[in-house]
Amino acid sequence: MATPPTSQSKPYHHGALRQALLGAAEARLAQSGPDGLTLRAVARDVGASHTAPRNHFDDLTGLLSELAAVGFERFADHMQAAAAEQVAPMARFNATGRAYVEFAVANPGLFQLMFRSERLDAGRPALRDAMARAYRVLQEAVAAAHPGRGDMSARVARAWSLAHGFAMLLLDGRLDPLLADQSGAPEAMRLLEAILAID
Amino acid sequence: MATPPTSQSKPYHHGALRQALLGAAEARLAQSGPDGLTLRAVARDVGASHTAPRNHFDDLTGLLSELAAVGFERFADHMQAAAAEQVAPMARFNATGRAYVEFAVANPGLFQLMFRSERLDAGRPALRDAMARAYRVLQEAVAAAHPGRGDMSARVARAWSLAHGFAMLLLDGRLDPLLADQSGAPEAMRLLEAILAID
DNA sequence: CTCACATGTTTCCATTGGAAACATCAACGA
DNA sequence: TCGTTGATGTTTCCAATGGAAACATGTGAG
Repeated sequence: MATPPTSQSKPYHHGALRQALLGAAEARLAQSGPDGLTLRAVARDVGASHTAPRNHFDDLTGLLSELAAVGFERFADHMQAAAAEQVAPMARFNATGRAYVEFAVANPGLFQLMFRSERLDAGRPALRDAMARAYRVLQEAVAAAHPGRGDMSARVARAWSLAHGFAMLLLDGRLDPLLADQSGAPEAMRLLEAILAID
Repeated sequence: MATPPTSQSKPYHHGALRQALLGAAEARLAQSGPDGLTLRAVARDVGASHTAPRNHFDDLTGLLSELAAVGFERFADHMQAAAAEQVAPMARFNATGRAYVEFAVANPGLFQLMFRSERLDAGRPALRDAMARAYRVLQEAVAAAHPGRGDMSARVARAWSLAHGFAMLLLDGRLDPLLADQSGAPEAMRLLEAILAID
């Protein structure tokens, strides 16, 4: 009764389950939001049993953390690339802030996951490193724009808070009343420009 | 076999289940975080069956939304009270911002729930009204501090983003590296003061 | 070769949110 | 006074989830 290995029989081992799971997880996150991201659903999408992820990530927390790590790497990349297009320190600073918000708008589910610490394990090396890198990108943008003067911690905290708060409120739809309801990202980025123009 | 109504037999009807449930929900939220807040757990805490909440709130979403509404009312109260202690418009503006963060620090679970829109139903009248009131308090603080000049939407968005981002990053522990790890709220508020002092 | 180990699967369990049917009680009208 | 009606609760059932444990299948190193 043993099934002969026909061409259509799936191999017992997937071969690249880890990557497949991360990919499926991100797809689900993008399509169904942070709550549609289920261990079982992701496993199903890949055609694996729901306990298979355990071998690669320990936990649901583990899977989410690794996914968040990927997110932070891309996040850092995006900000770095945006900054690299500018030469003047202040322009680089603003470009970094814009990139912060752009990333959040382009990857809402992923971004929210990245900042939902209760579902993540910040102890995971991949996540820890990726977060540290993203933070460093931010910090450097601030330091370059305001060399030496004043409380640097406060300047970093301020810039970060502004970008982060704007992104969070935007994703949560809280800024909708402020965005002449033409809806969409262009309006949001215009509001951000107006914010940056103050002072 | 019918249990005679002894003095220790619980009455079939609770009498104030709705309030009891909201109270228990908030207690759980405060103690176990947003994930410990379970429909069944809350019902258990109150000594009711797990379907009892359905009569007062429809859903888990309903319960969370009503709780968030309570949160927004208190949030508005707190900011309003803080502003009322000041006379100068700019002082009122800053006091409102401080109150924003203070509330978040004092009620982390509740605050996070209030801004987790995917678990809330913003269509609920109580929530809708409470959110609108809190928003109005913010808006007035901004308008009073910067009468007439400039893009008012941008000023509101900026002040809100700054306060909200700071609060969120703080609750998520993201600012810990910036807070000389003497830990705790006082340090955080000092960082906020430093932010407000810039420019 | 063969055997240890990584990678997967099956099976089981407790917990959760919700639906449906039923129980209790209080208030109002004939 | 007495029903009956609707609000408030309970019991029972169900599907989905995350996880534990035991087992299956390959693969590569000695």
